[in-house]
Amino acid sequence: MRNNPTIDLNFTINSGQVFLWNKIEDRWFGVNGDELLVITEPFQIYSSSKSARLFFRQDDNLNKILSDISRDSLVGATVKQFPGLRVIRQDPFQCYISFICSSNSSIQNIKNMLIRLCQKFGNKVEFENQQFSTFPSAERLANATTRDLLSCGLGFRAKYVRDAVKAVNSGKIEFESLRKTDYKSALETLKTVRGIGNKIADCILLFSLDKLESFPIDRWTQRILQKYYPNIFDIMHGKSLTEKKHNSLHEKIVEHFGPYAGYSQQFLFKMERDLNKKNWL
DNA sequence: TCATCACCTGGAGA
DNA sequence: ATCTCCAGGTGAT
Repeated sequence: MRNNPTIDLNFTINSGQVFLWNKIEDRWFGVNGDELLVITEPFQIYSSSKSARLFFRQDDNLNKILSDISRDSLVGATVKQFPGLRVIRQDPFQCYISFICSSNSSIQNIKNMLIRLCQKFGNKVEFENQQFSTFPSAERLANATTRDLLSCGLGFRAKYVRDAVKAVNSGKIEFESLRKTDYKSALETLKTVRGIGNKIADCILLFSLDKLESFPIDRWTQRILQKYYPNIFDIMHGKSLTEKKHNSLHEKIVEHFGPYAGYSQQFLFKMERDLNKKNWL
């Protein structure tokens, strides 16, 4: 914990990065891959496994990042509005499957799908006599049939998840090598998996693979860019965001928000969702 | 190359 | 109650 240890769980968990978290009484319980995380106030983190990476990116130089992204005045205001909001570094496989499941769905539905996947295929861990199910590994999900996945409520995403699991088990997708490679090629590699387009790839890269220049562009961020930055990001000539437009838009985004654009996105996204009184978990 | 459209499912609002 | 609409997108025409 290098600087600014303040982490606001309520802001961070309720900012659309994770789906398998619950507040029970005064503690937060969350699933991260095969580990169960329990967080108490004042901030203390318990992990059921020893190998926990720094889940809240405590190794980031937060002062530097926040000061850098605050060059944009709106982002600067949101940094003050949501002190302690963090970008999370979550388990890559869980992140990958979670966001594939997020396609054209709602937070509540996504959460339901993932809970069922955990219950059906995950390991059981016990904490204070309570049972929790962790997120299944790729090896474990290799045995899942399309029928199994449909029974978890995945719908048309079932075939995407099957392909995605195969891609990992065959070595076509290797998270640790993606983590080491540059943003652009990692993005292209992820997009070779059916069911992963720009938005989902960016979420995986930002929330699990340390690509802080990722800036997931969905209906919300599009709305934000149009609403608050109409003359900087003149994206919408036509209706749909084509590949070409997406590329040039992302370039402009990094040019404007800087190398930590992903953090900017997280603050702006949180702001706009709250403004529209959208529910989280 | 670009714009439309269907897609599983379930929760919310009419 | 029953229905319609739509949700943090993507792939196929």
